[in-house]
Amino acid sequence: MSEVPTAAISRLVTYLRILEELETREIVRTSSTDLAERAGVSAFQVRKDLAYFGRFGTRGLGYSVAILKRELMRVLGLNQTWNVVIVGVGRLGQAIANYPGASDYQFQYVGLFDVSPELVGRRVRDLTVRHIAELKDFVRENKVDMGFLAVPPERAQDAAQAMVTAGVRGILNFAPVVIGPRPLEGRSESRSADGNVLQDSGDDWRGVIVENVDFLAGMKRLAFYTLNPHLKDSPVPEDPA
Amino acid sequence: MSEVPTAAISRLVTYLRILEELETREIVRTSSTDLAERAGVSAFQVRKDLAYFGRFGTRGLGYSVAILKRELMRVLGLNQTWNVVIVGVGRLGQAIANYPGASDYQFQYVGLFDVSPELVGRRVRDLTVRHIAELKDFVRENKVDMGFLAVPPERAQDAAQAMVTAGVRGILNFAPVVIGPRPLEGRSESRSADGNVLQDSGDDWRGVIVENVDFLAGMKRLAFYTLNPHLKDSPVPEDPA
DNA sequence: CTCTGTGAAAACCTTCACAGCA
DNA sequence: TGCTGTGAAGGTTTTCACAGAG
Repeated sequence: MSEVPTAAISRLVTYLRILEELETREIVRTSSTDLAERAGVSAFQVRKDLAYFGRFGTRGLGYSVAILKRELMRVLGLNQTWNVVIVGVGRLGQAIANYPGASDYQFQYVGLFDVSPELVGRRVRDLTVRHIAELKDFVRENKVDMGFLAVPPERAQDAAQAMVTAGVRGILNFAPVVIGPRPLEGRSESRSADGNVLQDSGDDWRGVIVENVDFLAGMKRLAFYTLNPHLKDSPVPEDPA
Repeated sequence: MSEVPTAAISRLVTYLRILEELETREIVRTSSTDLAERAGVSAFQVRKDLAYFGRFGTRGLGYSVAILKRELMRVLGLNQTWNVVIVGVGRLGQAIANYPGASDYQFQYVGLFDVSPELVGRRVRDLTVRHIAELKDFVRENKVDMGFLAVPPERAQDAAQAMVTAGVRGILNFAPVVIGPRPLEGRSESRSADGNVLQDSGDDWRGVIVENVDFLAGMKRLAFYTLNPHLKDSPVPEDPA
């Protein structure tokens, strides 16, 4: 199903970050070998990853840092504005809201939501925290594109469902649980006989993208690989001559 | 090189989380189909993932929640104590230190480190923040196994190098940069101006495991897939009859 | 001669079908 | 019969070797 490997997208993000660093250092040209070394992958991989999206280099010369950066930003959708809400404004949500770097790419935090009476009404990073009940109207009125989910795990599924119902198209899930269509409790035997009624709310999820950022899972993977280092593919593969 | 797919380890972590939830609900048996549904993968995948590590079920019956949970904890190295330091105690580092769930698995935060005079000496979560200069002695004296890296990106490589030199065996890297052996410099300008030969410390990195938890990268991947939903492999694959 | 772009081969991971045991 | 465990098939990703542009 996937024409472009998922892992390739992660690598593109890394390449872009490297290009930005090169640009701040006023380095104007680079090569697949140079990018590969800095990204910790092979030069083959760099060229293949770029080839999925176009031809950005010059044979014999390499890549223009400015051009490749611009093209990767375009490919990744980072040359447009994204309106973001954060749902869950506890310690983690606040750390996310205040973490520098998001606004570099036109990610704009337009709303913060929580259920806690202690938080609703407070100001965090020049925004007033609203109650989650206001989410639906807010998303529509403010053309919200994506939501960052930073609530405790036991509330994650409901909060995610609220986001989806409100019309959010992408969710960055920080909660250590799998979120998805319907409560995952008992399967729904709903089959539309002919008409298309019984639109189980799960259908709202079609087309919604979920990306997970799970620190507890990362911690556990780290434990495993620390005990079994030979099972980890070496981080810096060999380069060709 | 990897006998066990990397993705399988991530899934084991998910299965374990599901088993814990089943246990709190006093459900004592499960099946590959049930786990698969809750984890958002296929039942084949569940059985294959488990088969990499042993035979934990009973044919015709399924899996005992308690036994499978115990076995997965053992496989993942979560039935032993891990001594952890956090390097970087800004907003993100503090959110990590205070995030619930780490101690459930015998991950013990034994030390917090920073360079900021405003932070060093302060108490965070019953620990006093120390200066990074003390890291090396501390790691040796306290048998530190892993370090969580939550410093700003421009300091990440140096801080990571300090951890490795100190003898940490695993790094959970929250900074949005690639960390690894030596400064990854050496191309554009061979400027290691400040003299000393620094006899490439890169070798210290052998056997050190790095896991990345990169929220900015997740955000960018989300942007990409929101624009290109057809390139995302569907989150809940079909189940067999 | 250099370094990119790419078809083909190899490696890897997932899916499948069914053997095997309760 | 029911569901696990697994060799083999199928599909995807990575690696490779080299054609081709500058």
